[in-house]
Amino acid sequence: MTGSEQTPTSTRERLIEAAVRLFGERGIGATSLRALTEAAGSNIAAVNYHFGSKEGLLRAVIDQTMHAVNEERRRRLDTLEASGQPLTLPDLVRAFVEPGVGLTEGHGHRAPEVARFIGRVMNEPDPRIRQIFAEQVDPIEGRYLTAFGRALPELDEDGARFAYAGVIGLLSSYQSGTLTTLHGQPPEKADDDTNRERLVAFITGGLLGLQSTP
Amino acid sequence: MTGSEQTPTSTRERLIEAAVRLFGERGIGATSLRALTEAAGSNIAAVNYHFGSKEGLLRAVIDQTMHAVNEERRRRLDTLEASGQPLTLPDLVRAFVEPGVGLTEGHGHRAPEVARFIGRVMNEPDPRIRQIFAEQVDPIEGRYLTAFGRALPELDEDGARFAYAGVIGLLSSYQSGTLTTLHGQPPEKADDDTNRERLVAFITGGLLGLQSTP
DNA sequence: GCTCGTTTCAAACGGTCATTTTAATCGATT
DNA sequence: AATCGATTAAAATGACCGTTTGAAACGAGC
Repeated sequence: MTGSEQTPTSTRERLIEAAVRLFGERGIGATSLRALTEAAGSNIAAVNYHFGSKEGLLRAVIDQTMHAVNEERRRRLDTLEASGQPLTLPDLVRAFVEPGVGLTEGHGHRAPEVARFIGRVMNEPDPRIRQIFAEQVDPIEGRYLTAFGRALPELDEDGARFAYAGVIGLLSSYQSGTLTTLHGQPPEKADDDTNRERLVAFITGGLLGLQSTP
Repeated sequence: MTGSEQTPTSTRERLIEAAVRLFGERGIGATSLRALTEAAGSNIAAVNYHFGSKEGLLRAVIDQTMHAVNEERRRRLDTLEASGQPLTLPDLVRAFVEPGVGLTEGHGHRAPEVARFIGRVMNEPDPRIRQIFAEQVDPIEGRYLTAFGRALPELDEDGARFAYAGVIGLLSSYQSGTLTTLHGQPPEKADDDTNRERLVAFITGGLLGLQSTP
């Protein structure tokens, strides 16, 4: 309905954009609404007007960013399962990892910011934030958990959970930039494609290694 | 000099103990000095008196906890290199991972708390905290980075950095409890030994996978 | 031109933060 | 017993937090 205007960007949109960027850069707790609304060229009260609270804003941002990822993950898993062939591990890893890393849908040049934001949310300590994230991801997560368990038949249920958590931990480290910017400067070298292949290779290898010595 | 008294615990020690526990539980930024000093049965001003500031306290806690880890990592790497035999990947992974996970030195029954604290610090967003941690870890980190590079000869320098960062990311996720408490309740099953073996297997497999498809 | 719902804004509120100040307490030394 | 440095404690300071308030600005419909 809203039409595809040329970056007129309503206040609401600008708030979400700024939240993605600043939450990803500084962390959620360390980003004040004052800094956020100033970056959005808006007023503090706008957050409460449009989202009710800081948590409401965070929820909206997570909803908006994770929706595309969830949809793409669901689509890919559907495709893999519909093919009839037995699920290969690299394909499954790609189906889960690439939507998070790429985020080709929706966000264009801001895709790296969005990826970093999600990475930050994924390994957030605060249990309330973890809860919000979990609610958004829950349904598709269950499907992948069982898919990983099926692709790694030698693992018991607990092992499969460990495997899945390992995938998430590695993915979140990668997306939050910790992996590619070892605590000095940024890496400069290695383009995104190379790093994505490295990530997939690392995760796939890890899962295989986990299965062979349970 | 201070002798080995029976848990009389000076204020300074109690502050550090409480910091390890609360920083690990809630995250550093989310832990107020008021809550911390109350948990330590002390006064807010004691932090400033003994450590100068909250950052001074954090620095002292990181120093104290990481010192044993660094020493153990250095010792293990020395032993491996002195053996003359070519460095095997699982041994190298164990030499790096187990001191962080186990923390057998010094801290007794509080070892899990310390491990979680370190895990939290390792994937902390705040660049200032990352800097403090980096200073403490830098020297031994360099040795392991080159050791990993040597144990994975097919990787170029950039690939080795990615590998090392992957090890750190996975280890930090594991130690902070994210890996073993998938966002529902704690896992209940699987004792620590099992999980440690899983972690080593996952990391080793990931490194091998990374090497075979660079 | 006026009204009315929507949206923005400046200002203020109550609360908590880290830090500082000032005074009290303790323990050893003389 | 008095003294003095080391330590603890209570209270104040100034800054910043998320949230709320009440009024101004805006735009569409009559």
